[in-house]
Amino acid sequence: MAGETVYLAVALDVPLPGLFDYSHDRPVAPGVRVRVTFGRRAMVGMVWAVREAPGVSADRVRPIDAVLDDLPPMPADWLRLAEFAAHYYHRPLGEVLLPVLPPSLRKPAAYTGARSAGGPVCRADRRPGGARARKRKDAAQAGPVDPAAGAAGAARLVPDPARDDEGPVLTDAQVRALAGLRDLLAAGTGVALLHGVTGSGKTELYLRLARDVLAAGRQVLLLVPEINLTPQLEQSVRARLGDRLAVIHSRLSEGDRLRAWLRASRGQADILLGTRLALFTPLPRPGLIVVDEEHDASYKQQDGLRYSARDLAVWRGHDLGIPVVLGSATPSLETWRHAQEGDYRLLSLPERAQAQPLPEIRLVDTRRARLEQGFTPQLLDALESRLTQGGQSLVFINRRGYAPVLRCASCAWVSQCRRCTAHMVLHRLGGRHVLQCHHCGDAMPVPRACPDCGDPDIQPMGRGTQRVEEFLAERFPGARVLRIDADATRLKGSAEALFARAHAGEADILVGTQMVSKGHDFARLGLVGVLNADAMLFSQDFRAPERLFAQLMQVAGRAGRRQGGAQVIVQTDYPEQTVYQALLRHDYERFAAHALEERRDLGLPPFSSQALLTAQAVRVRDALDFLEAARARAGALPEAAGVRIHDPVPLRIVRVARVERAQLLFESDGRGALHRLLRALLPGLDELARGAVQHWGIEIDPQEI
DNA sequence: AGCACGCCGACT
DNA sequence: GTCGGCGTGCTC
Repeated sequence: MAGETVYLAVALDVPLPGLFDYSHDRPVAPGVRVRVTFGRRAMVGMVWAVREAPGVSADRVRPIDAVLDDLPPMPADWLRLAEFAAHYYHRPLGEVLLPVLPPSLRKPAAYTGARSAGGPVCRADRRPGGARARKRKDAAQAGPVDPAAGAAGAARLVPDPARDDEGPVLTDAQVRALAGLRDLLAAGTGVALLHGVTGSGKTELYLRLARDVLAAGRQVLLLVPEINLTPQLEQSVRARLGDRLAVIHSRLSEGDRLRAWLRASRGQADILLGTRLALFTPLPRPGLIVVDEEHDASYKQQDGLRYSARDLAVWRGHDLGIPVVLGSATPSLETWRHAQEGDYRLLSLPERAQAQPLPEIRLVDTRRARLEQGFTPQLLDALESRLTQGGQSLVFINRRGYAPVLRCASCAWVSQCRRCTAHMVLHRLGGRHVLQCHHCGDAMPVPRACPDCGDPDIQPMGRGTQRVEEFLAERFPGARVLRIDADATRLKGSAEALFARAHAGEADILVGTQMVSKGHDFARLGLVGVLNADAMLFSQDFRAPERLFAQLMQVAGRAGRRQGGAQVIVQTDYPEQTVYQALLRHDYERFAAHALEERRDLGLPPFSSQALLTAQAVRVRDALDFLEAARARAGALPEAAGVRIHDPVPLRIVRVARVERAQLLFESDGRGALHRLLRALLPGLDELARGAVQHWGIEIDPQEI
C-alpha cells in the first residue's frame, strides 16, 4: 500500500492561520486524526486535505508520527459544519476541529503513554458501562429501561407511533402546534419557532415529535442551555422514549463523555441530549434538532471560539436538510424577527397546559415605600400570608454574596479590588466574612477597621442572597429558608441535593439567583418576589431590557405551575418602563414589537450585524492605541464601504486581574459587507499588535457590548 | 498558545 | 560561578 510520498494538510489547535503540511507514505482521508510533532511538542491534528506538493519548502516538512485510525474519518457534514464555523467566526480551522472533540481524542498522551494500550476508544469500548450507566442501574427508573442499551447493536426500543395517547392529553393549542411541527417534519426541512409561555407544554411537544423521528429511524439532537437542566429532561426522555439516549455536557468525566460521543456518532443512541458543545457531535442518521430556551445566553460560548450553538444549529439543520425547532417563552429578538418575516414558522402556545392561569403580577413602586432590608411591606405581607397558608415562596435576587460592597462610615474607602476596577463583594463563608472579587477570584479577610482612616465602623452596603437569607430567617423565625445560588451549589452534587429539598417541600422560602429561575417546577410555589430588578435596567448594553424581560418572565413562570392563585411581586423604582408594563400583562409580543421598533430606529441587531474587536494590555492606553490604529486601517480599506466603525472604548470594568481592556465595534446593515471587511483587515492586525498589546481578538455577533 | 533561546540580577 | 526573570521569535 505504501507508495509515493504525499503531503497532508493538517489542522492543529494553535492560534495561527492556515494548515500545516506533513509528509506521509500514503494518502489519508480528510477527517482522520494524526499525531504529529509541532515545534517541540506532540500534538493531535486532523487531516484536512491531501496535497502532492508541500506549501512550504520541503526541508521544513516533517513526517506524520502516527495515523490515529481507531475511528473512521469524521463525516463530511461534520467537516462542513466546522469549516463554516471557522469561516464565520474568523478563526483557524484547527481551533474548531479539535477543541470540539472529546478531550481524550485530541490529547497525544492518550495515545503514547504506557497505560494507553490501544488508545482511548479501545479503552472506552472495553468498559462500555461507565460511571453513568452503573449509577443508572441502581436508581429506580420510571419507564422502560433496556439494560443492554449501552452495548453496541442492542435491540432498539421502538415506540409505537400509533399510540398518540401516551403522555398527558394535549390542549387545543398543543394539538395545533404539534400539527405544525409535523408539517415541518413532513416537509423535511425548515425552522420553527415554538413560542410558548412557561408551563405551556413545549417539552411534551418535543417528546412527541422526537418519537415520530425515532420511528422513522432517525436521530434527535436536543440542546438545552445548562447542565442543570439535563437531569430532569433526561428522565422524561428515558421514561417516554426509551434508553437509547446519550447525554453530553462539559461536566462529564472524560470517559463518560467519550462513551456518550461514541454512542451518538455510531448511531447506537437515538437521542442526544446536551449543552452547546453537543452540537458538534457527529450523527449518522440525523432527523431533527431542537434548541430549547433558544434565547438563553448560555448558547453563546464565551471563551475560545465564541460560537452561538443556536445559530450553528440552524445552519446545521439547513445543511443537513432536517428541521430545526427553536423553543422559548421569550424568543430572542433575532429569532422573533425571523418568525415575523416568515423565515421561521411560528407556532404558539399562549396558555398553560394544565389550565392554571398565569400568575398575577404586581409592580410595587419602591420610590415611596419604607423598605425593611430592601423589602417593601407589600412583599413582606405576601410572604407572611403564604407562610400561614403553608405555601412556598421564592425571593429572587440576581446578586450573590452577602453585600456587594463594604464602605467606611467616615471616609471614602470602599472595598475595591486591587487587581480589578470592581468592588470586592462581602461573603459569608462558614461563620466568618471574607471579601471576594467576582472578576478575578481574589479574596481577602475583612479589615477590622478602615484601612484609610482607621474608623472601625465599616458597613456592608446593599444586599445579596446571603444577607437576604439571613434577614428572612430572622424576620420569619418559623420559616425554613433555603438559599440556592452558585456558592451554595459549588460542591459537586450539592445542586441536585438543594433542588431536591426545594421540590420535596422542605423549604418555605427559597432565596435564589437566576439559577432557580430555569426549568424547575416547584409544586407548592405560589409567590415570587423580585428584588433589585432595576439593576439590569441601567446596563449600557442595548440588550439589557430584552434580557431583563426574559429573566422576569422566566422567574415569574416558576409560580403556580400546579395550582392557581399564584402571585408575582416585582419591586421597582420605574414601574412605568415598557419592560415592566409588558410583564404585567405577560405580553411578550408587545415587548418584542416595542423593542424591535427601537432597534430598527437605532440600526441595531437584528437590523444590523456586529463584530467586536477586543484588545488587552497592561495599560488601557495601549489597547486603545491599537484599536485606533486598527480603525484607521479599516477605514482606509475599500471594503469599509457600508460598515460603521465606532470609536474604541475602554470596557466598563476596564481592569480585570491587572489586565486592561478596550473594544471597537463594527456594525453593518448587511452581514456580507461586515465579513468582507474583517476578512481584509484581520490578517494584518498581528503586526499592529506587536508591542504593548498582550492579546487581541474578534467576536462575531457579540451578546454583550 | 506553547516552548524554546537569550541575555542580565541575587543566590550557594 | 549558575539559577531564573520574562522579552522575542518560531512552529509544517
